[in-house]
Amino acid sequence: MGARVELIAVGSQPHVVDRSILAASSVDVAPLLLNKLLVCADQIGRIVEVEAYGGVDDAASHAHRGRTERNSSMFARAGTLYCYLSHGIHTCANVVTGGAGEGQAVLVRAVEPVEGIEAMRPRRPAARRDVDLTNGPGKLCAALGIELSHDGLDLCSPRSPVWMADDGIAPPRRPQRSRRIGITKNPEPMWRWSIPGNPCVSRR
DNA sequence: CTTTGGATCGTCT
DNA sequence: GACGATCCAAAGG
Repeated sequence: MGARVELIAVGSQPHVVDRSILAASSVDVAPLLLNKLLVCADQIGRIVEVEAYGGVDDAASHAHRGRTERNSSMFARAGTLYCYLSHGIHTCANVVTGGAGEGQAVLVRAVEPVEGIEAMRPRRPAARRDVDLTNGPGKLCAALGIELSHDGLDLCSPRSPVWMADDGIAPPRRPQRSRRIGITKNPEPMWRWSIPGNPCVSRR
């Protein structure tokens, strides 16, 4: 076993994340998703960076202008996967939170490879180092194999092609907190959380 | 190391 | 017709 693999923390037997913890507001849920596992087929990543997006009141949110065909899964029940195409190129993945119809979601901005890293490398040919495989919202979807067609899946079902697991590793007691990255509207709220010192957090 | 601009296309104005 | 919840290669210091 290589040294790289030994650096990856391993928790207890993973179980699916319960939908009830996702039913609160995205700002409350987001930091709780740190250290949860995002599972796509045989690829698994540990969530190390997230951003909260509010409903219609948050000008930075896709839900700000109400429900459309693109963002309709944002308005589904908590635990739904919302995927969208960014800049015509990259797929990004969100966890829907709050109550159905509210349009709240948490954007997964970075994960740390836990399983299937060999399959991730050819999916991310531009990544020169392993830390570059999944250190961005578009990068992690490419590495894990999350695609636009996965939009609307239930993350709270272990039989879903994409789901979310908990292996007993708690969120950090003191997550790093900052403003959200890459937005121009409503940039002030400190709605980005990451695991302090984790090498897979996206870079500024 | 940092900065800059191009890619690329669905969505909404 | 404009604009991204991004990424990357190239150029410059």
